[in-house]
Amino acid sequence: MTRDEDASRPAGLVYDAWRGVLFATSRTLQIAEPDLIARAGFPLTWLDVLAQLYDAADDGLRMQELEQRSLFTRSGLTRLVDRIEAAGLVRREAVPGDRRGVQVVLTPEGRRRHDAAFADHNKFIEREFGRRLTEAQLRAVAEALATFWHDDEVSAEG
Amino acid sequence: MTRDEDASRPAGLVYDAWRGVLFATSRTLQIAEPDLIARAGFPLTWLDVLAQLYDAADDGLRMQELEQRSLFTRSGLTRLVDRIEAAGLVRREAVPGDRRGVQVVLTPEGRRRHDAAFADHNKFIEREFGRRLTEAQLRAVAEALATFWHDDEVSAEG
DNA sequence: TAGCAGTATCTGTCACGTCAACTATTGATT
DNA sequence: AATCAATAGTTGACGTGACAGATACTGCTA
Repeated sequence: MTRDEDASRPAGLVYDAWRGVLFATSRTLQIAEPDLIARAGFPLTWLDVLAQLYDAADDGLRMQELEQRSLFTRSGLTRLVDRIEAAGLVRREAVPGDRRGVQVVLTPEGRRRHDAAFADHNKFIEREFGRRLTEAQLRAVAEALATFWHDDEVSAEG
Repeated sequence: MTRDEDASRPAGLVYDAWRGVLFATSRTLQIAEPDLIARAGFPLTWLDVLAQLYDAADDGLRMQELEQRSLFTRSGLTRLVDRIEAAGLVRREAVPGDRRGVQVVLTPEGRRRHDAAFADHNKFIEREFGRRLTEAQLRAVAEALATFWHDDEVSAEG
């Protein structure tokens, strides 16, 4: 009664897939994070934010938009952006039509640091994550898990 | 110069797979954690520990062994076990031949709570994670990512 | 058996992220 | 124009995990 599943699928299949996903994430992050910090001087959370801003238009993103695109709560983001701003990689600017809001914009320095960090991080992922899977497996994983991003509560923008 | 990869594999393939794994983990945990807390009254970190002890022999595991099997540092585990012990689900016992060490053992209450929580959590994963993938996809993911657990630094015990 | 390197675990201190409550501003209603 | 619900963002208090350093014990060597 403790370890069986609905009989519709082979017992443990879902759990094995989930376990794999969980471990792949943990193990990879566990080495990717120190690597990024050593090379770029900041953690993955910063890179997430910088990358969002990099992909956005030149006038940056509002806190709200950052929140939707990240896995943070709004207050978490406030603090995160505080730190990145203190380091000079982003700047908070007034929003033309709305005095409540804030635009977060990449500084030139921020853009430079992003580029370097992104390239390094990508190489690292290519090497440490990619090396463990064949091309067919990568394709299968990418395709199977794609449903988790362009999806649900990512909500239409604008 | 910013977003291309080694030409040996289609650009972005590794990244797409990695992104998928990352998002699958985050999104699933983001809903599984509150669910577990609501049902079992404790978070996933507790379930991890309880499950390790459940799978171990009756005399439990040493902190050291727990550390190897979990994704925590030793000091993190000390605190985690503190809390679980305070809740009465595990007990620290002396190790017969070594007065430095500690055996962490499941209490009867701990065993009961584990069983219920594990069953609930599994059902939840089956439902929320499993529902998004076909059986073939589950199989592919499980097989592709298996390399991340029976692996490397899991190190032979004893 | 005194000394000492090594091992097992715990504690002080700190950084990060969350929740709930708060401030400021907007826009609709009257 | 005055009111007020809704929206944008920040802040206070707190829980959790990490790192480095402390403490207690073991087992080898002299």
